[in-house]
Amino acid sequence: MTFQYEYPHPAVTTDIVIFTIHDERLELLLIKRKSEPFRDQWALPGGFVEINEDLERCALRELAEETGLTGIYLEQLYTFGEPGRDPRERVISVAYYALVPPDRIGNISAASDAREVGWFQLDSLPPLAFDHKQIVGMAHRRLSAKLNYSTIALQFMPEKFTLGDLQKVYECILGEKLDKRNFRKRVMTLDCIKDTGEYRRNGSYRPARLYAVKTPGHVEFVR
Amino acid sequence: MTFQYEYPHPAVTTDIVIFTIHDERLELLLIKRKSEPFRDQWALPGGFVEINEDLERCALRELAEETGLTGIYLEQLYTFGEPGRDPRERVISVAYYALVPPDRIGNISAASDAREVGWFQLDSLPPLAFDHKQIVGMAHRRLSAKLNYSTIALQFMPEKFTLGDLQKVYECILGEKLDKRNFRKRVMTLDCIKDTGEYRRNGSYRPARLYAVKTPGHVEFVR
DNA sequence: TTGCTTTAGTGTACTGATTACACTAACATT
DNA sequence: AATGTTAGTGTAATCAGTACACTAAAGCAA
Repeated sequence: MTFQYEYPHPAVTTDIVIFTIHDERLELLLIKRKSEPFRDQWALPGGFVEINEDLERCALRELAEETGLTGIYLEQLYTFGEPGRDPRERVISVAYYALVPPDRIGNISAASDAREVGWFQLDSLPPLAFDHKQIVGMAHRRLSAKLNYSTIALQFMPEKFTLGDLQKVYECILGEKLDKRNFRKRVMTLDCIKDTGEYRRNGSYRPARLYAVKTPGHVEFVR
Repeated sequence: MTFQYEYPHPAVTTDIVIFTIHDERLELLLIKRKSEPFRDQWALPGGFVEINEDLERCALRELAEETGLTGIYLEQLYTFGEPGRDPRERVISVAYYALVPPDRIGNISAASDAREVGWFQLDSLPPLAFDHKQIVGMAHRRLSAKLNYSTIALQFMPEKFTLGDLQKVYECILGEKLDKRNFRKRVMTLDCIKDTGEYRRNGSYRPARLYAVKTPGHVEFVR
């Protein structure tokens, strides 16, 4: 079966940049491509938009199919459409990004279009297919910028976490150490996490209070 | 001649939201559609992406063809792709926006695809074709947000302008009065406009210094 | 049981930025 | 010369952000 048009039509795909934090490093979810072009190379999860499928729904479907991740809150990043960015045909890609807490990264598994799935430290990525390096770069800049005027970092947090955990998340995205007292003061005035009353014992030292996000999945703007 | 594909392909368009300031009001450039669907309704300028044409180039071309505006610095806004947003076929639209100084709004003229071109006050728009009302809403929110952390408002300014002019631009986008002294202090510390040494006489009152943008077309981020 | 180690948790003084606020200057017109 | 209108200027008060150092709590070892 073929589909005919009076004028040439580009193909449209979505690509998804999934960040997480692991071992105090910012990491990225990649898949190894099963088919040409760029067969056996690492790439962002993503794929072709179906003809009656919403863009974000497409991104969620591809993410689930290729990596097993579901129920992620995606944000649109940018649309990449330079002719020639895909050697097959004209492909316009709507890129999305999301942050997932580290307690969800165990669930991933290669499926369908992907030969393999893996997390990579952002500062030591393998060569990427298509213009995906550029997409990742833009996603990282957007993420860093958003840290300063939103509560986006809370999306990285598991159900319960300590203030120390949260501070490390900020530090490894921004790439610099923060002052503990100032950090805590600022977080508390945002009023978006709550004390669970529980503590976490880590080895043989003073236990830390456990906090939880007040409205999970919600990005709020500050200032 | 027809074009065949193994899978159905959506059509891709660009839509362009052009803002200007006129009579201390934020205005928007619209065209009256010459053809179906939404024939004779007002809509954003825009049109189909050619198969070997970059997205931004497409937006610039459509803008020039439909309104005569050229040499505008566009910024990508968002990509709208909900199935059903165009009654003809699946159409995904990459929206751009830009700000033009009021001394350029005389140059516009209906052409090719457009029956008529006009500027409309943002708070009294006619009914718009497609989902263009939604696109305009997002563009306005983006513009307001950017005022606070960039020098984007300078793009509205003509070659020479007074500090009073600039303040009125801020006031009509933000929808509130600003303190004159604080406004001037802040603008001057941004160091992005220069004194031309000239003055503008307006009627019979004290003449105002004329300033010019230091690096026209450049959006800088502040803070 | 005491002391050691390590992480958790807390307050204050200083600095810079933002806000509120009112008068004088310059010009044209009468 | 007086009037009307817009242009242009400074300071004090408040708020936000930064720098900075000690005490608390737990497990473990002696």
